[in-house]
Amino acid sequence: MTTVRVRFAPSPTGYLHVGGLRTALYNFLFARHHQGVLVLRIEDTDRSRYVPGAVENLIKTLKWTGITYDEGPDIGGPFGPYVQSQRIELYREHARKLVEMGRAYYCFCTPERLEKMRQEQIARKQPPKYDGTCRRLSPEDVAQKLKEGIPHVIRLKMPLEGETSFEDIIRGTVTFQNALIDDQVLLKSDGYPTYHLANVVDDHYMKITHVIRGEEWLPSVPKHLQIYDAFGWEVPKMAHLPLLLNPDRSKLSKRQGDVAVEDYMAKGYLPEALVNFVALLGWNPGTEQEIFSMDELIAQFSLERVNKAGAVFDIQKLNWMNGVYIRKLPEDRLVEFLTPFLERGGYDVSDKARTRKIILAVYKSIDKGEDIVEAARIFFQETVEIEEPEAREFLQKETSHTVLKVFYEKLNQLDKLDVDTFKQVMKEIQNETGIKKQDLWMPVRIALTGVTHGPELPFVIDIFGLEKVKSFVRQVLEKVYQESGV
RNA sequence: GGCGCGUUCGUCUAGGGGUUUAGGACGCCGGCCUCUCACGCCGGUAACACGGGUUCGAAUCCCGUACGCGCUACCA
Repeated sequence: MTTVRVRFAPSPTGYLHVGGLRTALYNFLFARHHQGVLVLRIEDTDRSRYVPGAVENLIKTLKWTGITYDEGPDIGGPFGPYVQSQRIELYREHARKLVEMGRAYYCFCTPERLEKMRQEQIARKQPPKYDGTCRRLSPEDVAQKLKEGIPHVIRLKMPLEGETSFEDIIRGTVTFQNALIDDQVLLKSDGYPTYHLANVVDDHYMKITHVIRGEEWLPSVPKHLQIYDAFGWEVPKMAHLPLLLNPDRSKLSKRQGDVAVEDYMAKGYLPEALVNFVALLGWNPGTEQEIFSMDELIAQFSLERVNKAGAVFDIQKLNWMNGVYIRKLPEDRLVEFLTPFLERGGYDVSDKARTRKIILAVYKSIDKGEDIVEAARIFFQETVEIEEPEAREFLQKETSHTVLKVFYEKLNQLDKLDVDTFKQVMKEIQNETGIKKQDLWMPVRIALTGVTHGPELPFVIDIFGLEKVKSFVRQVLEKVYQESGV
């Protein structure tokens, strides 16, 4: 049995699209599942789209996701180079061979003429398609024009009749009428190949056994098949993945949310969670398991279980899943992961022990890293502003005033305030005043945080420390109850 | 417009002729836990696009319609 060889072949647009992430992931899972090889190939044949640093960024992002490859531009391999712009001569040579074999032809039509032709066809409600002018050129004419140095491209000579069928692993038999397929440009006038030529040539020389890519490529397969046939190359198995969709079911795009993996990284999604979530967009093992490690995905993945229909990228489920992963993090990694978000939120994190306590106090309430800025806000306030209506209302209760008054008196008799002491104090207040439960605890919570919700009070007390607690309670007594000199 | 692909709860999906009162997850709603929120736990809500066939029987097979998406570039 031959080794499975698959490839992830993105064009370097500057960032990794989540749809690309899923394509990369499925290729990766398939390769690892079969002890095969994953190749990273950069498809940069469109010079007008060149983005500096895009490849480096792509590699960095891929690394972050945990998707590793065996051959690629940065690590080399036996079938390199792995950047298409470095393989130009190979494509030119093959384009010329196709012409010699009569499977392709030179075309001297100008972009202007083609555009005009297309507009007219659309106006006449005809399918836009190259009209074959240059296909009918005599060899003498071609030789003449070539000699004159007229700019030209090389076009694929599609059969005018018959049909092309192929087996897609995910969709079964797919059939196209040859006559409806355009004479695709294979080699552009700048000498660079189009995707259709480059991908076939590279897949062949890189010994790719399975082409796993997005559904948008399905209609161009017959063109590729022509090239394989012309050279007598073995055709790899094909699997066309369903698209990732916006909530309105259009193709996933910017404008309706984040599409770059880097965006999710920046917002504090964990790579394990993003990978887990994306893996389930279009695939599932048929069990009721939802949380998968990469190893579990590798063990269970199969192309046969990939769905045919597009999947909406549901940020709510991603949020939930990311929260699950955050809550599973070991303490040290949790602190390591969340501290930068606190820092970015403008908080002082220089006291490591305190930062750790804050993180442990709030981590259960967040879904993603950036959420901690809001969740931890109460720990970085210098004064209490009680703006929440429920909180103001609660402080109006007679019992609230009593609790805070007694609490403050007791605080003044202490020289330290730890969790146990705090609990002891609360117990005493309950015994002395008969106030308990919410009426007992909530005034303290509001006095310290300004709101009616938040982490467990003992955590808050411990992180604040005696002086801050005293100060905040005094502020409330003064401001809310107009007590002076308390 | 043409071609292709698709269509099970709002979303991700299980199911592939009788096992289904169509299962799970997210979300939402309710309850428990609890000083509160969150976590956790328990429960509830909610779907086979439509119309014809085939069959004793169809969410499952076939055909049609509708709708959605993709492609229709010297972009990938």
